[in-house]
Amino acid sequence: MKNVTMADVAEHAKTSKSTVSQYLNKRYEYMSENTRKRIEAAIEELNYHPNSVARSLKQKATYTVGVIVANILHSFSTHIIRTLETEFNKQGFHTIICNADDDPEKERNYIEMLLAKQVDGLIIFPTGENLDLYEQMKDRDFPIVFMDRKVDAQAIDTIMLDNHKAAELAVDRLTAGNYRKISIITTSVIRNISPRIERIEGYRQALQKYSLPVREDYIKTADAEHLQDVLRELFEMDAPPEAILAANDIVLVEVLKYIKEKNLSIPDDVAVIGIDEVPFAAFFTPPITVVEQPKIEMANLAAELLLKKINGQKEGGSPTVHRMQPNLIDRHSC
Amino acid sequence: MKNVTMADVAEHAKTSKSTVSQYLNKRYEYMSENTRKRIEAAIEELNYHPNSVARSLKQKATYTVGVIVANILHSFSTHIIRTLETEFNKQGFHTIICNADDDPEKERNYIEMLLAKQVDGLIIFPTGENLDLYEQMKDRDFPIVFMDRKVDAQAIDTIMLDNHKAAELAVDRLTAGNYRKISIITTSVIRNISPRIERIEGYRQALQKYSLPVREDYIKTADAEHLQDVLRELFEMDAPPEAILAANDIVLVEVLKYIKEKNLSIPDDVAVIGIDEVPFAAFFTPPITVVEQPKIEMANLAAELLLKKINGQKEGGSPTVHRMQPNLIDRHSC
DNA sequence: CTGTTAGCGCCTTCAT
DNA sequence: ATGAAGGCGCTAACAG
Repeated sequence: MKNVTMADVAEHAKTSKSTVSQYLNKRYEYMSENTRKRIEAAIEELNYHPNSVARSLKQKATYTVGVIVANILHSFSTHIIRTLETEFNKQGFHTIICNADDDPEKERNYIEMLLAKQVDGLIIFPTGENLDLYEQMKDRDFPIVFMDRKVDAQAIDTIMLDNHKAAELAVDRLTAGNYRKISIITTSVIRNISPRIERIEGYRQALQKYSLPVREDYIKTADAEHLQDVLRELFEMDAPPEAILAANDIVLVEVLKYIKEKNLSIPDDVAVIGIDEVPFAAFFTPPITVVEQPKIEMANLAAELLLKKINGQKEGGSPTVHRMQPNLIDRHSC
Repeated sequence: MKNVTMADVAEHAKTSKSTVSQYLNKRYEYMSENTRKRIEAAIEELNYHPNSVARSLKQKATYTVGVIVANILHSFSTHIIRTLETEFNKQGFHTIICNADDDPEKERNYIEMLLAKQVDGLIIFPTGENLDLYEQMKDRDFPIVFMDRKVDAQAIDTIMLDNHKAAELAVDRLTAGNYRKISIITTSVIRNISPRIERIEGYRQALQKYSLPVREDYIKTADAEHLQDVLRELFEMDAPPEAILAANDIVLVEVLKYIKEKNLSIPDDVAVIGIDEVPFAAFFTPPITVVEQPKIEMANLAAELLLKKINGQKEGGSPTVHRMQPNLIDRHSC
């Protein structure tokens, strides 16, 4: 039961492979009504389906893009993936999803495997550690877009939130509510992951804007697994914070967990604000105020830029880092 | 700046393509220390990377599997995807993710495109509408595993929750809490999506077990967008339910939204139980009791079965539908 | 151990 | 309008 190939179709339709190929590529001008019909019939009868691997080998295009997310657990990532997949599908591209799990080694593997697979382009939430690879791709003009995180050494198109602004928005809201002892918590910052750094910077600058003291012991970073410890430290201080800025959804969840466990009340015992919208924010008790990222726009822009590169359109001297604006959703947790 | 190929490496190393190929496939027995070194050097120097499209064409294996989820918005789907991707990656397979969006046409397209791309296997959350395609694949012994939903007409390995049991567990818990007017809400059931049907069946049987009346007006189904209307109907009844069984996470979210809006209190005004664990359940006010699916196990089993099929191991007369057991997580919403 | 040869399934000049 | 021939990059006999 071997696979039916173009040759079989040609034979069946009493014509040649080339003509069948023409037919498949809809170049109907190059054939008579009659042969077309015969080919049609043969395809139908044999239940022929073109092999796109063979086609890709010849055409040097796979109509497949790779997406490597740093950590698929962030709801931000899954939303982005969803939108990207939809957009690429619209343009006839398949999407290979890879989860680097914040591990530079995995990222390196994925990049190499995807390149070996001849994907037409790549969207990466970069770990920032594989500079040599990024550089190679850049040098070869391989279509690539960075998402969410920037890599300083690289001049690669990058789509990022305006993280300073996001933190500022949060601090604005908090100070408006008369909270002065404001803590910020992010997930680990050891590898200098840019959005986390930037959010802390934004927080610092915003406090200064209001002439509020910046207390280093209010700035906490830790892995997801150690967030509870960090929270304990924070609340066992002599002057525990009155408000917490959770720098992403994972942190927010841990903060709310802690608060629930300790039976604290929001916002009376401690106010809470998050960066990243979460599905339960609106109907939580109390509803959680949050700074949201324009996820859809970000994903759409990423897809658009990548597709342009794939289609060989050199973008004019467009800016390399596209900063997207955050948006405050005011609810009742602060 | 053309691509460097095996031929270039061979030339550079003063040997032949076949030997280079041997080298790449680590069949070192077939070559001298010396040539090996030369090949190594040539590869390094030319920065050669094998083209896996060409290899796939020859070997008729792409080391890629496709996953078509019915609806990527269910947190169940994203968790499954995550685990599948991890497992497949461990075995050296890439994963193409597709979201059929509950649209049989999209599903058909994806299946056809993925087959054309010569993926080595497919995991599908089937819409249930493309019987001809399912059948073709089955007939060709193409490696395929269904997930979450069964298709009656097809004898294809399927991994499902024991949905009857899941509903029963929920009703057990509710009756134990002395709730007798129990409503069940699911998302739309028009296309006879098996888990939804089965959960309703399980609910019916469980009520009967307790000699509770089955009221048809307590059984509600609707699209996500119309869930709020359905909830309104329910609570405007003369005898509104005392407890709601939310048949999946999307329903649960809508139920909680409604309850918040109407300022009802859980469980005093209305008790709530969900099928599918959600990230916020534990620290919600009150914490939400939930019947959870063994997602990890389900995904692992799916990956394992598919890999076995891909590797040509005929499974013995194993059952076609694998039923996985749900688990009650008792919290305080009922 | 190494090289030669023949494809894998499709696309693409280039004759006819 | 149609077909023959060559090649995409790699693998797998089979000789030598």
